[in-house]
Amino acid sequence: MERVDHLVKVRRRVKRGEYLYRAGTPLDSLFAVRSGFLKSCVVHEDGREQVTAFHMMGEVVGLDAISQEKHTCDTVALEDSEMCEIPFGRLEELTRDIPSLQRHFHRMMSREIVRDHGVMLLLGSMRAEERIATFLTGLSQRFASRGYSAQEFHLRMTREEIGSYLGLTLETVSRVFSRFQEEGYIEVHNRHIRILDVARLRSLVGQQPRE
Amino acid sequence: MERVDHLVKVRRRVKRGEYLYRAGTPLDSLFAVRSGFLKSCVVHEDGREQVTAFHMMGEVVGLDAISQEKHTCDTVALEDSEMCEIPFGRLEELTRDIPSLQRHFHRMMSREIVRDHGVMLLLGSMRAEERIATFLTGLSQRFASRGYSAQEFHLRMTREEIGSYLGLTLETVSRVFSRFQEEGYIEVHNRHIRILDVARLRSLVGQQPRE
DNA sequence: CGCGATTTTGACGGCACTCAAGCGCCGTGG
DNA sequence: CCACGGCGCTTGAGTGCCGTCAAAATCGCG
Repeated sequence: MERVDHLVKVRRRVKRGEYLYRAGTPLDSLFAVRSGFLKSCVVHEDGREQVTAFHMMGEVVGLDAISQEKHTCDTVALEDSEMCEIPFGRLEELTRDIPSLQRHFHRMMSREIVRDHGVMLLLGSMRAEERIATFLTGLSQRFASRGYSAQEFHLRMTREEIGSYLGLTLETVSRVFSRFQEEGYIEVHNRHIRILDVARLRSLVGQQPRE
Repeated sequence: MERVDHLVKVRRRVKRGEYLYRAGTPLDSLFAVRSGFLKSCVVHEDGREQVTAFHMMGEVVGLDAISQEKHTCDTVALEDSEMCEIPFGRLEELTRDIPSLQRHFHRMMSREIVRDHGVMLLLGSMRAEERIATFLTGLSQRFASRGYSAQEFHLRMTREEIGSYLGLTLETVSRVFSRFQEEGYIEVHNRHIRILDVARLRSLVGQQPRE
């Protein structure tokens, strides 16, 4: 454990709007989010961007870079954030000596795959309202499991970034937010969200399958 | 290497239509495709299915199961297939002793993540024609890199399965195939595909961004 | 306080979904 | 060998969800 502590002792601060790393740069380290909020997005050659994930405290970013030893997406801070740098070479060595760390690392990569499959399901088969209901309840849970309120939170990302993540336009995101508010599911004040009726929000998911 | 050979010596045959494993069953082994063709799909609680991947020779399936030590998707043979069974516990042990194997294993998981991000980009930002052009050129490359023809191949999956993978209905898949045929990009006879103009097929991707 | 960025809202249109009918291929059994 | 049935595929007509374009409103930052 002492060795693990030593491994992650280097901190790195990233201000809002700054890149933690860019696609194409070589992989030196993974990063664990210590505080703050970030997004990752893949960029297609024609310039299209797709947000693949939002990251918060406790999550590790950069796993996609292992395959080619270079990053395949941009990761940007959406608010001032603090990261633990984890030199990847050293991590691989350590996992050889510490089976529990190895386990943990493998599970982390696998969890990322499972998460991505969930997003694929969302993008491939849900309507706009379902996507957004899923997004909001998911965020709510993630905040809750970190000790923050599940009912009330602040969105760190723009409507456009939400739209990109969910495969929708920013206008559609905005409209669905308004509709949810009219229905009394949530209260929206700019980026401040209050969830009034989680149960009905959850029940939206799976209501109107698209195919 | 001898120990690795020993690790994967058990073979398992799966006939067309049979499950290699089902979501919820405990993870015992990963499987490498030795021959044949399979699909994996996640199932939402409301019954919706989403094909997350098609697998062919040389690819390893089951990586999603590591996170919870149980499978999170169904994997089904689309034609009679032969698998190498890789007991996961033994694999983890071996990777501790053989750094090159460890490397290889980590890259494999990471590659899966990168692949999934590509699918998310496809599902989140491409129109139907682009998705299908991407799908066809991707399949073509995968066949080519295995020594088969890049121009001519047999689809092992139904239009519905293609549609599920691409977030489209089977009718849309069928219509786009017909349109591509009219345009002279491809020739379609049921599941037999011949690619006539890869260049123009590729150039379709990125033409009409959706957002 | 003023400007740009972000968000909301409206009007409109099109792409892809839905529903439906018909066809073709293939395996099965007489 | 052929008739039959079922599944998969194609094609058409119509519709609706969501994208596009546009403008106004609001926020937040300097």
